[in-house]
Amino acid sequence: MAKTEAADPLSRVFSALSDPIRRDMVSRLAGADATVNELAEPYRVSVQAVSKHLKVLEGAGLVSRSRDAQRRPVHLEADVFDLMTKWIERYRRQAEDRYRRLDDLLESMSDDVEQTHPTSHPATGAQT
Amino acid sequence: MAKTEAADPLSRVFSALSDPIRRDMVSRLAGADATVNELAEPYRVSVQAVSKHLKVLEGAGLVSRSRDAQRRPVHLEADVFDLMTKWIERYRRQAEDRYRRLDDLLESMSDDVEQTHPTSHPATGAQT
DNA sequence: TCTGTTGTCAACCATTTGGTTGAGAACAGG
DNA sequence: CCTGTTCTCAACCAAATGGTTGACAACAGA
Repeated sequence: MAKTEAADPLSRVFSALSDPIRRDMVSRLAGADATVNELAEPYRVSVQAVSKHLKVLEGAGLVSRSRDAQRRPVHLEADVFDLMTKWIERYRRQAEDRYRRLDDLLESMSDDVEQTHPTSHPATGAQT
Repeated sequence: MAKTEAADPLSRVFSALSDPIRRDMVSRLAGADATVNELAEPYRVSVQAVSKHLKVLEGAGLVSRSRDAQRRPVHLEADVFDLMTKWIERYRRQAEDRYRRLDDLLESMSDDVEQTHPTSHPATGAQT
């Protein structure tokens, strides 16, 4: 289930980067654009397999392809990283805030005995 | 292919977050710890399915579970986010540097005609 | 025009994934 | 001790994933 074509952008990006080969291709493309054959060379898989991987990366918006005769130079689109970074940062910050709040609570409990309702925050909100 | 158990940590984290339900659970756990039933409540899937999702998140190190009688409170482990963030930042920065270098090149080409071997960088290096 | 290079598409296959149901373990509270 | 709640495990299923091979389109160069 979860058809790749229908999946939301964030899912596609995370999914695309969940494969080591694809991650390695991204890391190499960060250095320089490359053709499919160049990309395929280090791996022990067929060019066709690499072509498929590229289709996944392209579907996630991580990569774009131009034309140069029979070549299809592959180019890294760094912008999409922001999607992930924003998602990650949001929840990391949220989690850290929570730890801070917990620290504060523990702190206040040690030098103050005045806590009437210790855990009354509904908090959360949870929109993906 | 690509057995989840054998996969590298980064692959497991990205893979874990490639599912919308799992991402939503993470976002809710950032607000507060929760039991399996509490986590399952908003979704139209069985508790067993959620249990499986949690196993994936746990396998990725994103989540830990303690005991409280028959409850298994789930707790978000924010540290693992750093793994991803570092990976992402590395290649985003690299890509941005490259654009800057390209800008510099284009700049120098417009007011200087002295380029002897335009594309001599072996560059890349590619370690995931 | 013929040949080699580069890349995609299609069909196929094994494994993984995400879901289901059914059974049962572990515990709390009558 | 019985009952209900919480949760996991096992078996099963359909669809997605990642790989293969074979065919072929598109182009460069001889």
